[in-house]
Amino acid sequence: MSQADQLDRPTGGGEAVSKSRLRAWLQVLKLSRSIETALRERMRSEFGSTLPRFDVLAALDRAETGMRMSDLSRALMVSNGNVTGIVDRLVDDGLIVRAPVQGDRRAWIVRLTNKGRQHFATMAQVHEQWIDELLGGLAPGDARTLDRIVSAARRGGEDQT
Amino acid sequence: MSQADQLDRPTGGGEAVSKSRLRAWLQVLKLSRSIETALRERMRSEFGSTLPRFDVLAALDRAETGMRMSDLSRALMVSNGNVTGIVDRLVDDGLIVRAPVQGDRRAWIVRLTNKGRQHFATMAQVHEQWIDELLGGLAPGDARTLDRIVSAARRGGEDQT
DNA sequence: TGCAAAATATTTATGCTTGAAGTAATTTTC
DNA sequence: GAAAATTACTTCAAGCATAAATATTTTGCA
Repeated sequence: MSQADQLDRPTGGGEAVSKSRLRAWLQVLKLSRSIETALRERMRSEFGSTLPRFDVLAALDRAETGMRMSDLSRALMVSNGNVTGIVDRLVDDGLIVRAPVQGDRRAWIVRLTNKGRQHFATMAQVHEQWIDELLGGLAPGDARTLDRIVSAARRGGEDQT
Repeated sequence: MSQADQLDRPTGGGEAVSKSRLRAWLQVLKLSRSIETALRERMRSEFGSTLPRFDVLAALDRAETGMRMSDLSRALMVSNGNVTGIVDRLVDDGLIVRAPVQGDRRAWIVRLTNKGRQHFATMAQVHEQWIDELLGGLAPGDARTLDRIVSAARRGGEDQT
Protein backbone atom coordinates (compact mmCIF):
# COMPACT_ATOMS: atom_id res chain seq x y z
CA MET A 1 0.00 0.00 0.00
CA SER A 2 1.25 3.39 -0.84
CA GLN A 3 -0.38 6.22 -2.73
CA ALA A 4 2.54 8.58 -2.23
CA ASP A 5 4.88 7.61 0.49
CA GLN A 6 7.06 10.63 0.17
CA LEU A 7 6.94 10.59 3.93
CA ASP A 8 10.39 9.49 4.81
CA ARG A 9 12.06 12.30 2.97
CA PRO A 10 13.48 15.02 5.17
CA THR A 11 11.25 18.08 5.05
CA GLY A 12 12.28 21.63 5.50
CA GLY A 13 10.37 21.71 8.74
CA GLY A 14 7.49 23.94 7.78
CA GLU A 15 4.48 21.94 6.59
CA ALA A 16 4.38 19.35 9.34
CA VAL A 17 0.59 19.49 9.41
CA SER A 18 0.10 18.29 5.85
CA LYS A 19 2.59 15.50 6.51
CA SER A 20 0.69 14.30 9.55
CA ARG A 21 -2.57 14.38 7.61
CA LEU A 22 -0.97 12.41 4.81
CA ARG A 23 0.39 9.91 7.27
CA ALA A 24 -3.01 9.49 8.90
CA TRP A 25 -4.67 9.08 5.51
CA LEU A 26 -2.25 6.34 4.47
CA GLN A 27 -2.98 4.43 7.65
CA VAL A 28 -6.72 4.78 7.16
CA LEU A 29 -6.37 3.59 3.60
CA LYS A 30 -4.37 0.55 4.63
CA LEU A 31 -6.81 -0.35 7.36
CA SER A 32 -9.85 -0.10 5.18
CA ARG A 33 -8.15 -2.02 2.42
CA SER A 34 -7.15 -4.90 4.67
CA ILE A 35 -10.56 -5.08 6.31
CA GLU A 36 -12.34 -4.99 2.99
CA THR A 37 -10.10 -7.75 1.70
CA ALA A 38 -10.87 -9.92 4.71
CA LEU A 39 -14.60 -9.24 4.44
CA ARG A 40 -14.62 -9.97 0.72
CA GLU A 41 -12.94 -13.32 1.24
CA ARG A 42 -15.37 -14.29 3.98
CA MET A 43 -18.40 -13.15 2.03
CA ARG A 44 -17.28 -15.28 -0.86
CA SER A 45 -16.37 -18.41 1.08
CA GLU A 46 -19.25 -18.28 3.59
CA PHE A 47 -22.06 -17.00 1.40
CA GLY A 48 -20.86 -17.10 -2.18
CA SER A 49 -21.54 -13.39 -2.28
CA THR A 50 -19.73 -10.08 -2.54
CA LEU A 51 -19.43 -6.83 -0.63
CA PRO A 52 -21.26 -4.70 -3.21
CA ARG A 53 -24.17 -7.13 -3.17
CA PHE A 54 -24.22 -7.04 0.62
CA ASP A 55 -24.19 -3.24 0.56
CA VAL A 56 -27.21 -3.11 -1.73
CA LEU A 57 -29.12 -5.58 0.43
CA ALA A 58 -28.21 -3.61 3.56
CA ALA A 59 -29.50 -0.38 2.08
CA LEU A 60 -32.74 -2.05 1.00
CA ASP A 61 -33.22 -3.76 4.33
CA ARG A 62 -33.51 -0.35 5.94
CA ALA A 63 -35.93 0.97 3.34
CA GLU A 64 -39.32 -0.57 4.12
CA THR A 65 -40.90 0.61 0.91
CA GLY A 66 -37.91 0.07 -1.34
CA MET A 67 -35.60 2.54 -3.02
CA ARG A 68 -35.15 4.03 -6.46
CA MET A 69 -32.07 3.15 -8.43
CA SER A 70 -30.77 6.67 -8.06
CA ASP A 71 -31.38 6.60 -4.30
CA LEU A 72 -29.29 3.46 -4.11
CA SER A 73 -26.57 5.05 -6.17
CA ARG A 74 -26.47 8.03 -3.83
CA ALA A 75 -26.66 5.97 -0.64
CA LEU A 76 -23.86 3.64 -1.68
CA MET A 77 -21.74 6.38 -3.22
CA VAL A 78 -21.35 4.50 -6.48
CA SER A 79 -22.28 5.34 -10.05
CA ASN A 80 -25.65 4.65 -11.67
CA GLY A 81 -24.24 2.19 -14.15
CA ASN A 82 -22.69 0.26 -11.34
CA VAL A 83 -25.98 -0.08 -9.48
CA THR A 84 -27.67 -1.32 -12.63
CA GLY A 85 -25.28 -4.24 -12.90
CA ILE A 86 -25.40 -5.28 -9.27
CA VAL A 87 -29.18 -5.01 -9.15
CA ASP A 88 -29.45 -7.08 -12.34
CA ARG A 89 -27.60 -9.92 -10.68
CA LEU A 90 -29.52 -9.72 -7.43
CA VAL A 91 -32.78 -9.84 -9.36
CA ASP A 92 -31.54 -12.89 -11.24
CA ASP A 93 -30.92 -14.54 -7.88
CA GLY A 94 -34.39 -13.69 -6.64
CA LEU A 95 -33.15 -11.61 -3.71
CA ILE A 96 -34.71 -8.35 -4.87
CA VAL A 97 -37.36 -7.21 -7.34
CA ARG A 98 -37.80 -4.18 -9.53
CA ALA A 99 -41.21 -2.55 -9.59
CA PRO A 100 -42.46 0.39 -11.63
CA VAL A 101 -43.09 3.69 -9.90
CA GLN A 102 -46.63 5.04 -9.89
CA GLY A 103 -46.69 8.21 -11.92
CA ASP A 104 -43.09 8.13 -13.11
CA ARG A 105 -42.39 5.69 -15.84
CA ARG A 106 -38.67 6.42 -15.94
CA ALA A 107 -37.98 5.25 -12.43
CA TRP A 108 -37.86 1.86 -10.75
CA ILE A 109 -38.40 0.94 -7.15
CA VAL A 110 -36.17 -1.88 -5.96
CA ARG A 111 -37.04 -3.86 -2.85
CA LEU A 112 -36.11 -7.05 -1.04
CA THR A 113 -38.00 -10.27 -1.59
CA ASN A 114 -38.69 -12.43 1.45
CA LYS A 115 -35.82 -14.60 0.36
CA GLY A 116 -33.60 -11.53 0.14
CA ARG A 117 -34.63 -10.29 3.54
CA GLN A 118 -33.87 -13.61 5.16
CA HIS A 119 -30.60 -13.94 3.33
CA PHE A 120 -29.52 -10.50 4.44
CA ALA A 121 -30.50 -11.10 8.07
CA THR A 122 -28.19 -14.09 8.19
CA MET A 123 -25.33 -12.22 6.61
CA ALA A 124 -25.73 -9.08 8.69
CA GLN A 125 -25.40 -10.95 11.94
CA VAL A 126 -22.19 -12.65 10.91
CA HIS A 127 -20.89 -9.47 9.33
CA GLU A 128 -21.03 -7.66 12.65
CA GLN A 129 -19.10 -10.46 14.30
CA TRP A 130 -16.45 -10.27 11.60
CA ILE A 131 -15.99 -6.55 12.13
CA ASP A 132 -15.74 -7.04 15.85
CA GLU A 133 -13.08 -9.65 15.29
CA LEU A 134 -11.15 -7.74 12.64
CA LEU A 135 -11.12 -4.66 14.83
CA GLY A 136 -10.29 -6.64 17.94
CA GLY A 137 -7.20 -4.50 18.41
CA LEU A 138 -9.40 -1.47 18.89
CA ALA A 139 -10.16 -0.75 22.54
CA PRO A 140 -13.73 0.39 23.25
CA GLY A 141 -12.63 3.91 24.04
CA ASP A 142 -10.53 4.07 20.89
CA ALA A 143 -13.47 2.91 18.82
CA ARG A 144 -15.53 5.84 20.02
CA THR A 145 -12.64 8.25 19.51
CA LEU A 146 -12.10 6.92 16.02
CA ASP A 147 -15.79 7.30 15.22
CA ARG A 148 -15.78 10.87 16.49
CA ILE A 149 -12.62 11.99 14.69
CA VAL A 150 -13.49 10.38 11.39
CA SER A 151 -17.02 11.76 11.47
CA ALA A 152 -15.63 15.23 12.04
CA ALA A 153 -13.11 14.79 9.25
CA ARG A 154 -15.88 13.74 6.88
CA ARG A 155 -18.00 16.74 7.71
CA GLY A 156 -15.00 18.98 7.13
CA GLY A 157 -14.32 17.65 3.63
CA GLU A 158 -16.08 18.95 0.55
CA ASP A 159 -18.42 16.08 -0.29
CA GLN A 160 -20.78 15.22 2.49
CA THR A 161 -22.90 12.09 2.68
CA MET B 1 -22.75 3.74 1.87
CA SER B 2 -23.77 0.99 4.13
CA GLN B 3 -22.36 -2.49 4.52
CA ALA B 4 -24.78 -3.42 7.30
CA ASP B 5 -26.40 -0.51 8.93
CA GLN B 6 -28.24 -2.52 11.49
CA LEU B 7 -27.09 0.16 13.84
CA ASP B 8 -30.27 1.99 14.48
CA ARG B 9 -32.08 -1.06 15.75
CA PRO B 10 -32.57 -1.18 19.49
CA THR B 11 -30.16 -3.63 21.05
CA GLY B 12 -30.67 -5.66 24.13
CA GLY B 13 -27.99 -3.66 25.85
CA GLY B 14 -25.24 -6.23 26.07
CA GLU B 15 -22.86 -6.06 23.08
CA ALA B 16 -22.28 -2.33 23.00
CA VAL B 17 -18.62 -2.86 22.16
CA SER B 18 -19.23 -4.62 18.87
CA LYS B 19 -21.74 -1.92 17.95
CA SER B 20 -19.22 0.84 18.56
CA ARG B 21 -16.62 -0.98 16.51
CA LEU B 22 -19.10 -1.45 13.69
CA ARG B 23 -20.03 2.20 13.86
CA ALA B 24 -16.38 3.25 13.72
CA TRP B 25 -15.75 0.92 10.80
CA LEU B 26 -18.63 2.34 8.80
CA GLN B 27 -17.31 5.84 9.31
CA VAL B 28 -13.82 4.81 8.25
CA LEU B 29 -15.22 3.12 5.17
CA LYS B 30 -17.23 6.17 4.18
CA LEU B 31 -14.27 8.47 4.68
CA SER B 32 -11.89 6.38 2.66
CA ARG B 33 -14.45 5.92 -0.08
CA SER B 34 -15.17 9.61 -0.41
CA ILE B 35 -11.51 10.55 -0.37
CA GLU B 36 -10.62 7.92 -2.93
CA THR B 37 -13.44 9.12 -5.15
CA ALA B 38 -12.18 12.71 -4.94
CA LEU B 39 -8.60 11.66 -5.60
CA ARG B 40 -9.61 9.48 -8.54
CA GLU B 41 -11.47 12.35 -10.16
CA ARG B 42 -8.56 14.72 -9.72
CA MET B 43 -6.01 12.20 -10.96
CA ARG B 44 -8.07 11.74 -14.06
CA SER B 45 -8.82 15.38 -14.80
CA GLU B 46 -5.41 16.76 -13.82
CA PHE B 47 -3.12 14.02 -15.06
CA GLY B 48 -5.20 11.65 -17.15
CA SER B 49 -4.11 8.96 -14.75
CA THR B 50 -5.53 6.69 -12.08
CA LEU B 51 -4.97 5.86 -8.43
CA PRO B 52 -3.62 2.35 -9.01
CA ARG B 53 -1.07 3.72 -11.46
CA PHE B 54 -0.08 6.37 -8.95
CA ASP B 55 0.28 3.72 -6.25
CA VAL B 56 2.64 1.68 -8.38
CA LEU B 57 4.74 4.70 -9.25
CA ALA B 58 4.86 5.74 -5.57
CA ALA B 59 6.09 2.33 -4.50
CA LEU B 60 8.74 2.33 -7.21
CA ASP B 61 9.84 5.86 -6.41
CA ARG B 62 10.90 4.68 -2.99
CA ALA B 63 12.74 1.65 -4.30
CA GLU B 64 16.00 2.88 -5.75
CA THR B 65 16.87 -0.41 -7.36
CA GLY B 66 13.37 -1.35 -8.43
CA MET B 67 11.00 -4.00 -7.16
CA ARG B 68 9.88 -7.44 -8.17
CA MET B 69 6.33 -7.93 -9.32
CA SER B 70 5.57 -9.93 -6.21
CA ASP B 71 7.06 -7.21 -3.99
CA LEU B 72 4.74 -4.73 -5.63
CA SER B 73 1.80 -7.02 -5.12
CA ARG B 74 2.59 -7.33 -1.41
CA ALA B 75 3.33 -3.65 -0.92
CA LEU B 76 0.12 -2.52 -2.59
CA MET B 77 -1.99 -5.29 -1.09
CA VAL B 78 -3.42 -6.33 -4.42
CA SER B 79 -3.33 -9.58 -6.37
CA ASN B 80 -0.53 -10.66 -8.65
CA GLY B 81 -2.68 -10.61 -11.73
CA ASN B 82 -3.72 -7.09 -10.96
CA VAL B 83 -0.15 -5.86 -10.83
CA THR B 84 0.59 -7.49 -14.17
CA GLY B 85 -2.10 -5.44 -15.88
CA ILE B 86 -1.20 -2.11 -14.32
CA VAL B 87 2.49 -2.61 -14.99
CA ASP B 88 1.75 -3.56 -18.60
CA ARG B 89 0.05 -0.22 -19.16
CA LEU B 90 2.74 1.79 -17.38
CA VAL B 91 5.37 0.10 -19.51
CA ASP B 92 3.37 0.96 -22.63
CA ASP B 93 3.43 4.58 -21.51
CA GLY B 94 7.18 4.52 -20.96
CA LEU B 95 6.94 5.37 -17.26
CA ILE B 96 8.50 2.13 -16.03
CA VAL B 97 10.56 -0.73 -17.44
CA ARG B 98 10.78 -4.44 -16.77
CA ALA B 99 14.22 -5.99 -16.45
CA PRO B 100 15.25 -9.60 -15.92
CA VAL B 101 16.65 -10.62 -12.55
CA GLN B 102 20.19 -11.95 -12.34
CA GLY B 103 20.03 -15.56 -11.30
CA ASP B 104 16.27 -16.03 -11.27
CA ARG B 105 14.66 -16.28 -14.63
CA ARG B 106 11.16 -16.46 -13.20
CA ALA B 107 11.26 -12.98 -11.78
CA TRP B 108 11.19 -9.44 -13.15
CA ILE B 109 12.48 -6.24 -11.66
CA VAL B 110 10.36 -3.20 -12.40
CA ARG B 111 11.72 0.30 -12.05
CA LEU B 112 10.95 3.89 -12.98
CA THR B 113 12.27 5.49 -16.13
CA ASN B 114 13.44 9.09 -15.93
CA LYS B 115 10.18 10.08 -17.49
CA GLY B 116 8.33 8.06 -14.86
CA ARG B 117 10.29 9.59 -12.03
CA GLN B 118 9.60 13.12 -13.21
CA HIS B 119 5.97 12.36 -13.81
CA PHE B 120 5.58 10.93 -10.32
CA ALA B 121 7.35 13.86 -8.68
CA THR B 122 4.83 16.24 -10.17
CA MET B 123 1.89 14.13 -9.11
CA ALA B 124 3.15 13.44 -5.60
CA GLN B 125 3.45 17.09 -4.77
CA VAL B 126 -0.10 17.85 -5.83
CA HIS B 127 -1.36 14.66 -4.24
CA GLU B 128 -0.14 15.77 -0.83
CA GLN B 129 -1.92 19.08 -1.24
CA TRP B 130 -5.13 17.30 -2.16
CA ILE B 131 -4.99 15.17 0.95
CA ASP B 132 -4.31 18.20 3.08
CA GLU B 133 -7.31 19.89 1.57
CA LEU B 134 -9.63 16.87 1.73
CA LEU B 135 -8.71 16.30 5.35
CA GLY B 136 -8.92 19.97 6.18
CA GLY B 137 -11.49 19.18 8.84
CA LEU B 138 -8.89 17.19 10.72
CA ALA B 139 -7.12 19.22 13.40
CA PRO B 140 -3.37 18.57 13.73
CA GLY B 141 -3.80 16.80 17.06
CA ASP B 142 -6.61 14.68 15.68
CA ALA B 143 -4.48 13.67 12.72
CA ARG B 144 -1.85 12.28 15.06
CA THR B 145 -4.48 10.58 17.21
CA LEU B 146 -6.06 9.06 14.13
CA ASP B 147 -2.70 7.82 12.93
CA ARG B 148 -1.96 6.25 16.30
CA ILE B 149 -5.35 4.54 16.76
CA VAL B 150 -5.55 3.20 13.25
CA SER B 151 -2.00 1.91 13.36
CA ALA B 152 -2.80 0.07 16.57
CA ALA B 153 -6.00 -1.35 15.11
CA ARG B 154 -4.08 -2.63 12.11
CA ARG B 155 -1.49 -4.35 14.24
CA GLY B 156 -4.26 -5.96 16.25
CA GLY B 157 -5.99 -7.46 13.20
CA GLU B 158 -4.95 -10.74 11.68
CA ASP B 159 -3.24 -9.61 8.50
CA GLN B 160 -0.31 -7.33 9.08
CA THR B 161 1.41 -5.27 6.44
C1' DT C 1 -50.41 24.17 -25.44
C1' DG C 2 -45.75 23.49 -26.82
C1' DC C 3 -41.07 23.09 -26.25
C1' DA C 4 -36.64 23.59 -23.89
C1' DA C 5 -34.41 22.04 -19.71
C1' DA C 6 -33.79 18.87 -16.12
C1' DA C 7 -34.05 14.36 -14.23
C1' DT C 8 -33.85 9.31 -14.49
C1' DA C 9 -32.23 5.07 -16.10
C1' DT C 10 -29.63 2.41 -19.14
C1' DT C 11 -25.85 1.35 -22.33
C1' DT C 12 -21.15 1.44 -23.87
C1' DA C 13 -16.26 1.56 -23.46
C1' DT C 14 -12.43 1.19 -20.58
C1' DG C 15 -9.92 0.00 -16.66
C1' DC C 16 -9.45 -2.14 -11.99
C1' DT C 17 -9.80 -6.33 -9.15
C1' DT C 18 -10.12 -10.86 -7.72
C1' DG C 19 -9.53 -15.91 -7.66
C1' DA C 20 -8.35 -19.79 -10.12
C1' DA C 21 -5.82 -22.07 -13.46
C1' DG C 22 -1.77 -22.37 -16.23
C1' DT C 23 3.31 -22.02 -17.47
C1' DA C 24 7.88 -21.82 -16.39
C1' DA C 25 11.82 -21.74 -13.34
C1' DT C 26 13.85 -22.74 -8.97
C1' DT C 27 14.49 -25.13 -4.68
C1' DT C 28 13.86 -29.03 -1.73
C1' DT C 29 13.80 -33.72 -0.66
C1' DC C 30 15.17 -38.16 -0.81
C1' DG D 1 20.19 -36.30 -9.76
C1' DA D 2 15.28 -36.95 -10.51
C1' DA D 3 10.68 -36.25 -8.52
C1' DA D 4 8.07 -33.18 -5.76
C1' DA D 5 7.13 -28.89 -3.90
C1' DT D 6 7.54 -24.09 -4.07
C1' DT D 7 7.90 -19.64 -6.19
C1' DA D 8 7.12 -16.06 -9.90
C1' DC D 9 4.52 -14.46 -13.13
C1' DT D 10 0.75 -14.49 -16.63
C1' DT D 11 -3.78 -15.49 -18.44
C1' DC D 12 -8.65 -15.89 -18.08
C1' DA D 13 -13.46 -15.15 -16.71
C1' DA D 14 -16.45 -12.72 -13.95
C1' DG D 15 -17.66 -8.88 -11.41
C1' DC D 16 -16.97 -4.09 -9.88
C1' DA D 17 -16.40 0.82 -11.03
C1' DT D 18 -16.29 4.98 -13.59
C1' DA D 19 -17.38 8.47 -17.24
C1' DA D 20 -19.61 9.57 -21.24
C1' DA D 21 -23.28 8.91 -24.41
C1' DT D 22 -28.12 7.78 -25.29
C1' DA D 23 -33.02 7.37 -24.59
C1' DT D 24 -36.95 8.48 -22.25
C1' DT D 25 -39.87 10.99 -19.17
C1' DT D 26 -41.12 14.78 -16.45
C1' DT D 27 -41.06 19.57 -15.32
C1' DG D 28 -40.92 24.52 -16.01
C1' DC D 29 -42.41 28.22 -18.26
C1' DA D 30 -43.51 31.33 -22.01
